Amino acid sequence: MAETIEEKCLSKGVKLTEQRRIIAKVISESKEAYGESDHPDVDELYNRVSKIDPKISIATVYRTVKLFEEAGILIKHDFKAGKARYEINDDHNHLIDIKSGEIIEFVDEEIEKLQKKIAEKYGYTLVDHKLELYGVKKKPQ
Amino acid sequence: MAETIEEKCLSKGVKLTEQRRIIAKVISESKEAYGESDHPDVDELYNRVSKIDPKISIATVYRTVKLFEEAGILIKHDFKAGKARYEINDDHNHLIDIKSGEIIEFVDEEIEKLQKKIAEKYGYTLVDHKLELYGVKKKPQ
DNA sequence: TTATTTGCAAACGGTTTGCCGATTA
DNA sequence: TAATCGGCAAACCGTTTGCAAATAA
Repeated sequence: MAETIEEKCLSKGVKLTEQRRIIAKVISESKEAYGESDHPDVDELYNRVSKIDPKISIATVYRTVKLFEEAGILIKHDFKAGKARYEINDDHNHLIDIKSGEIIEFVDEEIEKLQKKIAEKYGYTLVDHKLELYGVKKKPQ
Repeated sequence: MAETIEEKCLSKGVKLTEQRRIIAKVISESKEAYGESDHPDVDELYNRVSKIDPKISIATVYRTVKLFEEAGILIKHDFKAGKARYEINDDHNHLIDIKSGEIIEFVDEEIEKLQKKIAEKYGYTLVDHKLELYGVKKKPQ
């Protein structure tokens, strides 16, 4: 990872508090600690944060996560509406197993280029994109 | 349009009622009646439905729209979380103007193929996909 | 010090649901 | 007729917010 969330906060002028540091830490560590396809929702984030400091309220988690999003540090996903998930903004796509819910991250140069081309075609400059593929695992043959 | 929503209901075994017919009609007509980028949310659907039959409740709109979605007739979008939007399931993508909120629909063979290929690469069969491009209009030069 | 942040609990808003009378196939 | 559906109002649940105390710069 290029820069920690804390460093990004500094460069974006986001004030750091003890709570925000803890929340940032939990988000940064979420993948390593919980496996490859770990995309915790706010409630789960709150659970993990609570183990470090049980006095942090869920309102603070919501506020912090929204703050980080507005600073461009995190991106918000609504894979299935009703529960938002946040992760570090590093611009990959998702392949979601509709049976198990497993989430695979991928990047693809070619698709990236194609998207830019399509936006151009309609007279737009691409500023963001969201690509989610939904699939079922093929039987090994 | 190949098949009306009513026809799709018949072929999928979805029972038709007066209310469902009205809701289907409103959805089918949403584009022609309200301009190219008309993606009404449930509340707006309810408003339009009410003009035809004011006794239909919003609960029925929610139930119907979910029913149609489960039958594969409609797809649900959460362009911005908090308010779902439904439209006829005809497998296009969206280019969203982040300034004006305008929504442009497009299909692209190449990107379609590429998506399938990526799913395959990870051992999956693609069953669905969601692609949203966010852009700003380029100045005419 | 002074603006900002946090915790709490209450409010909010979109969506779902239990009940029961009405309607469909 | 038997099964399903619709209207109403209450419940639900993720998220936001007002307030007063606590904290960062």
